Amino acid sequence: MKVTKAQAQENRARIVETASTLFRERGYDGVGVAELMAAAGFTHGGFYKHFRSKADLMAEAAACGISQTKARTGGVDIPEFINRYISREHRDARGSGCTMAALCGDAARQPEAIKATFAAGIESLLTALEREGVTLDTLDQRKARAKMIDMLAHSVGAIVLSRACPDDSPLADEILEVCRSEILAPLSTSVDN
Amino acid sequence: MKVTKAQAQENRARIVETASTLFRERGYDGVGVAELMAAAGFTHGGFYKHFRSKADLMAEAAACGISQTKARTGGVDIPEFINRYISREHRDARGSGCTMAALCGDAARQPEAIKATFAAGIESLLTALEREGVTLDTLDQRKARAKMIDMLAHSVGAIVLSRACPDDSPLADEILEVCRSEILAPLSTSVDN
DNA sequence: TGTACATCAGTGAACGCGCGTTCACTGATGTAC
DNA sequence: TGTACATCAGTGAACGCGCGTTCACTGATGTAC
Repeated sequence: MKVTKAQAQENRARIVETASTLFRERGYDGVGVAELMAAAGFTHGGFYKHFRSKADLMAEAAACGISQTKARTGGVDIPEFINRYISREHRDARGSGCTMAALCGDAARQPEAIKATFAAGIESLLTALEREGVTLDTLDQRKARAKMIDMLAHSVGAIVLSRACPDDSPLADEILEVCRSEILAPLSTSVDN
Repeated sequence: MKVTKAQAQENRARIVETASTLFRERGYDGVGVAELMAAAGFTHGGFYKHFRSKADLMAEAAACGISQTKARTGGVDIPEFINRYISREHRDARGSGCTMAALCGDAARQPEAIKATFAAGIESLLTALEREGVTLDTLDQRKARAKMIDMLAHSVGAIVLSRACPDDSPLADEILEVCRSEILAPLSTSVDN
């Protein structure tokens, strides 16, 4: 059952996207190659016609996921970004949410190639955020970058810590609410600084 | 080869501590029961004389790890806490570092019992931090709690994001430096607020 | 205090299972003539 | 344009391996008399 070259490319892309979602939901170790291929609509044997190993796919899926987050960030101002990012909706939607928040713990234990993909993804997301950051507060480029790195770490921390709490725990919500308002507070009064 | 009751208790504690370290280093899925028992100086068969399952141990190891972090926080003021927490030393010493930073990504996918342990650990760490937070800034109890939740999420985010970057990556260091100084800056000028 | 017996922490072989990966095979697609 | 052949995406059985867990066994400890 050979398939059109274009079809094969499409199938490959579907595998990467499916993997990106499943990895975010259950972690790199939580999804097997067979399950992943089945979710994409294939049998497991064909996997190695597209990827040299599961680790290779992990790197591609990470790049795919982070670029999704970046795409969704385009043209969104900082307060809006925070409101969307630090929300219960985002916390509860791991599969469609931010790859960094979902997988940075896993990434830390993966080969350097995957960590490099993460670093590149963070850099590219920062570029998008800096653009907004500069206009926000009449900051120069360097300060804007620092603020955006800080804000990203802060936001990731809020989601990650909230997710480690039981689903219905008051603390899980409290973490989100507190962090959201602490980050937003200085922004709305930024004219004073 | 039965063993004294006291000895058995001691052995059990050693298994929990060993597990706590190994899980932080390699994640819950990254360490098997057999390897873990070997690291503690035993064969794997005896594991189930102490724990009902690996998941049970995971919960105990998390509690043990977080209480270690809490113990180390006692009597440390906030700037000192930040300086120690958001450091390359901490980032590179996963096994002896903060359990929340090392495992909250994993915890998010674990059964509620383990998440409950995390939530309880976070609460108890917050209690310790609030005590410092109140004195820091003439804050009332409620504001101190909010500040400490925010600071903890912020700090965890910094470590977690930094660890997702390649070991020698400039970005990994930049994240730590930026977050450290952004968190410390308002503290040193807090008399003005 | 001394003896006989029950307990149970620790051992190491064995269990079924799912994992990542390999492989011979299929058959439609792509290519050479 | 039509025909013959090579390619290779996708299939599904099979591989070795390490996992969490179970189990019969050991022998020092703890207990009952």
